[in-house]
Amino acid sequence: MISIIIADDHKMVAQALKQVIEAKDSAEVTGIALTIADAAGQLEEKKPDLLLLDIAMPDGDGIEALPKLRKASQDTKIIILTMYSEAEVIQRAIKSGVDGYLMKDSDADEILAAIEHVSNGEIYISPAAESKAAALTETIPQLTPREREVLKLIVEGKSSREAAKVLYLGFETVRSYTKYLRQKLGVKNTAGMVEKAIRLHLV
Amino acid sequence: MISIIIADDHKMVAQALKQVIEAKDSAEVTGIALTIADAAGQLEEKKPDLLLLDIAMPDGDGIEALPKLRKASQDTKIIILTMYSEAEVIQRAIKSGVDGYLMKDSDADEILAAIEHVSNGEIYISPAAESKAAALTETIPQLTPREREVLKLIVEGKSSREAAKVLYLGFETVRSYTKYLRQKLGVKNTAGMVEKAIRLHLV
DNA sequence: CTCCATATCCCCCAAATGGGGGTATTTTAG
DNA sequence: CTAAAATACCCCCATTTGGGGGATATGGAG
Repeated sequence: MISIIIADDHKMVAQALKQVIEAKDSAEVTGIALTIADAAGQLEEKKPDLLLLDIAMPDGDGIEALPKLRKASQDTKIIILTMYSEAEVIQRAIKSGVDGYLMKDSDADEILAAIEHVSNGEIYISPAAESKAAALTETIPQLTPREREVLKLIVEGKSSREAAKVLYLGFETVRSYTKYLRQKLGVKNTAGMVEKAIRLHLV
Repeated sequence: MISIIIADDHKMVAQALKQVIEAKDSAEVTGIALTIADAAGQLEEKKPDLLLLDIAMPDGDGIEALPKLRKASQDTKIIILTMYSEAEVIQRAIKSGVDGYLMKDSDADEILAAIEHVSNGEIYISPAAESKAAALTETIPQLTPREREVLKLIVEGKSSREAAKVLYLGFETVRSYTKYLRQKLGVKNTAGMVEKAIRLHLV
């Protein structure tokens, strides 16, 4: 019997998923976590075989939280279960070393297959996700930490001058970063930058 | 027996939902539609008692498609089932005259309750959704069609001049619209405008 | 040790944006 | 019918952004 924790802030989805999984009697859902923090806590306590993790959680990004979750329970396999189909997001997940990647628009049976595979120590990437990630190899805008900080403030509607103040940087410095950001993201103005940043979940 | 069609592009969610609904034996899911167009077709063909509709669909916005869906099957009750909790989105749905509004982060039992209520001709708005919509009454940025068109192009990274060309408008005219947009959205620059537009799904 | 990425700052100048005023039609709603 | 929206356009001027150059220092990889 495989023990599973589901981390998804959409209670309805999580509960429905639980039914789907338990319908097949080979696995049991021992907990539903609505936040990253909650998931980490439950991992530590229950040490399940598997964690089904959504990326968009109210208290942060699922992929970024991976190291923390790994530490909470070393032997728990982690499958990302999300609706994001952007190649960049998928690549980020795979690079972070998840054991599986599923999309919510794939078939329900696939989750059962993925659970099987991953439990056996294999990596299971949804075929749909895999093709997308392979198609756009090397197209991930690699941002430095500083660039990400600047980007975040710009997305929040700050001007270069305001962002500089917040980060204790020179005005011209911030302008340098936004310049690089535009180049890396392949856009020509702030609007495109904000749009892309949000769409690729870089912030 | 209540017949239901589920329109949700996340197959996994739709199938899981089906199990949840059919577990209680008082309703049956007669179809799953992955697109708006598909949903319209199935409505016309099957004339179900109820439609569970997600807002974000690959071929368009669920709320905007409401008139079309209504026409496809007059007597079918429509419940919006989505993850959006922004007051603006909820108000838009309620104003468009849906029979119910549920959020995916509400409890799975709620869907069964909502189905009951709506089948009896009542309107069912998720308590969580209702409080949000009530709290921010009159805070819905009411945009004109033209403003929405301009906003869309700006979000796509177009400059005022480019947007003007696309819409066959004068440069200064577009600038007027962006000016009004900033005021209506309560932001001071393009970045904030894009962020808010995306977050509130105004585009 | 040298190269390279990162981080920090600077200048110039053209283009775009932001905020404040306007005016004139046309369409819509009371 | 009339008032209010919506549409479309204009001017001015300050600020910001965008694109092109730099410079310097640091810290790690080869």
